[in-house]
Amino acid sequence: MPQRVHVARELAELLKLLAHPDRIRLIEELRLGECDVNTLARRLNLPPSRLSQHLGLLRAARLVEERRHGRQHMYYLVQPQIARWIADALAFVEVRAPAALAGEAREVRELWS
Amino acid sequence: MPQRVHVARELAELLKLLAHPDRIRLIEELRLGECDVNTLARRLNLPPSRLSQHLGLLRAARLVEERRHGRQHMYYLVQPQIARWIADALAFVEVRAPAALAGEAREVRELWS
DNA sequence: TACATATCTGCAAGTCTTTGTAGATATGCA
DNA sequence: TGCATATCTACAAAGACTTGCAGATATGTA
Repeated sequence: MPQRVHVARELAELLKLLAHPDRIRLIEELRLGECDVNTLARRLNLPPSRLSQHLGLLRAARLVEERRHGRQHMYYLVQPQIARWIADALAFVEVRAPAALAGEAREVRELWS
Repeated sequence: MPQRVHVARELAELLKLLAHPDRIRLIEELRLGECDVNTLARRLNLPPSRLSQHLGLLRAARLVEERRHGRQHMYYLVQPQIARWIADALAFVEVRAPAALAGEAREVRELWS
């Protein structure tokens, strides 16, 4: 029972880290391989400093790691399967969502699979 | 691309809702079937009013539903598979965690599977 | 009806998160 | 070295989340 409390706390921390729209898109963007910060910022349409802050959080939690390539920092998922696991949650979103969103979710699920 | 933003927002909301240690234990407690608020409070060792607040959030998001039985409110998971999906995230916790926690995680994974 | 039990809601205080801005650091090249 | 590019960090304001507490509601029973 106490270990359930402890493990639930760890799980909650992981989920909290993932529970941000930018970070979800970021992880799905990295699902196919590494990418540098500026390119990510352009693709996700976010200011680079903001992206850097998100990356800092994910890095601190060891969800992503960094590799230097010249002056670029290439980021990649330590556990690429996490992208799939997140996309799997679309099943639960689709159920609750109005039909319009459910359609979008299906499209995105294909993009993210 | 815009639907990705929209869907990522929905996903983030779902994850945020799940990203609380009490709510995670609550959902895992419900994985085998319905239960009333007081019993849940006793099992999770939480004040009933706090549990009720958590249940209110999950109810608003339609993750749980309620059935009246006398003066008790029986709660159950609308999509019981979500409990399994959360437990699957233990794989990602185990990797990052020190060995001690990894052991706990494995035990809990058995309890929650 | 009056009471006890079971659960819910509203509110306020404390805490944590997000985000823009400004400036710091690090790298490669002229 | 000096400059441009790429990224990071610090900080403060705004906002969101958590939690205890007090009181509200609803149900069954005497």
